[in-house]
Amino acid sequence: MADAPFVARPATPLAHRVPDLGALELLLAVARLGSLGRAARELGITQPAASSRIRAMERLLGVALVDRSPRGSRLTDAGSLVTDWARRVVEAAEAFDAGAQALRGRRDSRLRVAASMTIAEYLLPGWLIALHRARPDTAVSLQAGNSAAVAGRVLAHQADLGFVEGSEAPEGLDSAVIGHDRLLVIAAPGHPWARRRGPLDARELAATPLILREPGSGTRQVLDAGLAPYGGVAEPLLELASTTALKAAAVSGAGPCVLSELAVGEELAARRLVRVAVEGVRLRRDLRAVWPAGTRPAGPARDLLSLIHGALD
Amino acid sequence: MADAPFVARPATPLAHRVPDLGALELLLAVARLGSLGRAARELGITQPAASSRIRAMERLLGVALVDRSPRGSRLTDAGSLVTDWARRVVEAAEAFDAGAQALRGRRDSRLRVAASMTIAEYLLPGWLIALHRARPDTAVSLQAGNSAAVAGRVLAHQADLGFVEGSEAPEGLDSAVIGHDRLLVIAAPGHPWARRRGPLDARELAATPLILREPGSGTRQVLDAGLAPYGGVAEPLLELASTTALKAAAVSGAGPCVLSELAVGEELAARRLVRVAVEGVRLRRDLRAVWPAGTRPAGPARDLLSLIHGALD
DNA sequence: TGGGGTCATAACCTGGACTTATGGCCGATG
DNA sequence: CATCGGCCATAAGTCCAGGTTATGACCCCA
Repeated sequence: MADAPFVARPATPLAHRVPDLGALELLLAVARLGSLGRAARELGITQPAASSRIRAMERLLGVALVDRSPRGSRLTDAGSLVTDWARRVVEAAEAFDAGAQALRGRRDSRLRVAASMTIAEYLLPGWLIALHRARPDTAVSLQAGNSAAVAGRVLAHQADLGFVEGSEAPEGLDSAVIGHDRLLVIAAPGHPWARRRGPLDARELAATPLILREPGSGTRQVLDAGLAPYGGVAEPLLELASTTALKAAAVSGAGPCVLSELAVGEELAARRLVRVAVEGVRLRRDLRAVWPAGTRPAGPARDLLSLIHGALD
Repeated sequence: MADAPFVARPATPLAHRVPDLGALELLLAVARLGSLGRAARELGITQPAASSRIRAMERLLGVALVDRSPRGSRLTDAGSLVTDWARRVVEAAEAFDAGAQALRGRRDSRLRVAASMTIAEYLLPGWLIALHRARPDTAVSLQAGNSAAVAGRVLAHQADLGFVEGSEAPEGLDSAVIGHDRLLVIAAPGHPWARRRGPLDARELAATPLILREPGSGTRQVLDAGLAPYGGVAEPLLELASTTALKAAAVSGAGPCVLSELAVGEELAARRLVRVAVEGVRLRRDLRAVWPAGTRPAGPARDLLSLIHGALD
């Protein structure tokens, strides 16, 4: 007890308590197809392999997942709950895969994309999954960097399409707004601001010490600009280097923070963090697709844009 | 080509293209601790094992992830992008684990929870992760069912705490509102409703064929009640059995649908689906914690409630 | 010039996941 | 009613990924 670690960590790592991706994928296939054998065939393995894998998963979880019968297998109640959780893991893995595939950056890729970190991190994987479904043979490569780097790559024709955050298109590039990124004021559910009736006043926000990214970061710049009329942001409560650290600090109740809605969608849905409404300040920037001025995205670039934008007018 | 499957599936399953959970966990540990050896120690493996695993992952992804130096390892640019994607996979796996642990339902569990399907599926895993961090030795068991089943279990003292959706507490139970579940009108980004300027009128919503759950489902009941003043819901465009099927149909552009905000948080954040504002109709139900009337949650039940509610007044 | 930290390489071991081959069960069909 | 064709389970054998120990190279610092 004297030398217990500061944060208690489970003795066995996560990987030993959670079935591997193959097993989860198999479970989803069984749920969808209603038979171990068909699921096995879809994944390119044999029926006994599938049977044994599902059985191993049931042993690991200590719960029966599927009801076997001589004419197929259906999920048990517990099984369908587990399957829904499994689906979220698999979807995250698909996003990982889509991003990683692009990151591999083979020279012969037919579509080279350059994107800002935030877009590359949160948005691009989903787009690439959709693109892959629509055009399975389109290979994409990805280069991530700040806005200037993205603009440079597109101008130098090292990328066919770029994605940046910003209110205006960089010099020499045409652009289309494909969405918006709002900065949200975020607090832990226990924080007084989480219980407010009305929206927060911009003046009050400016006067309150917040948990923020370091100066020079994109979100910090937008916040500084937005609050300039009210005297600028107060001395920060904490300055942290990563979005993740920011969220962790906010969840643990260190104080309110400000960050992109893209980064906290999940936490808001799970109610680990709550949004605080603010009025009188504009904390919004456009998300833009950019390409060399005078040209018009064609081929795979156009495919990707139309997927993102619904239809590019 | 003649016998190509209807939907093109990748030749190799996802599990062969994505590192397994152990490797992702290891990568996160390296990112956090700044050294392969320390990360290895934290996961209870040896340093050569960690070295080889990271190397294998780099080979698989075709990208250098960490910069090795004689005094530690830092992530490369690509590495930090990959790490962020990995973090989302690991978080989904943690939620899976939290849910699965509870589902195992050991008899000696100190806290027995009964929850509606929607809450069990989307909210409970996150709560259990938080509870586990705060009280590592609290064992939880979970039983999922509809509102009546949950109420029955709590009344019969087969569960210490229940969670249901509904505007009022079931007979014989005391309750606290712990949140709200809005039904959202959802459309694919390409749908005309996604481009509307103003909010949709309730009359218009009632008159439009939608993709819906089958009659009798919780969300369907709320929708029926909300739209009753406007003549009730129109004949559905499609009736599907699962939330997942609903989302898939909406994403593929079959039409607008209505479902719980809990179920579409991720799709909204990724902009695969967009929310359509509606006015003049109340599509909101309370999320309630329930316990036997006259008693007061104590011990682990109280811990869980205060985590959820910030503080239980 | 050791001593502590880093990481890499080599040789070996083991368990889990795959394979093929087989058998039992059920329902539909002639 | 017999048979066929789907389903699943079991058994025996192969193979490799990931683990181990042992060792060496590198760098920094006292």
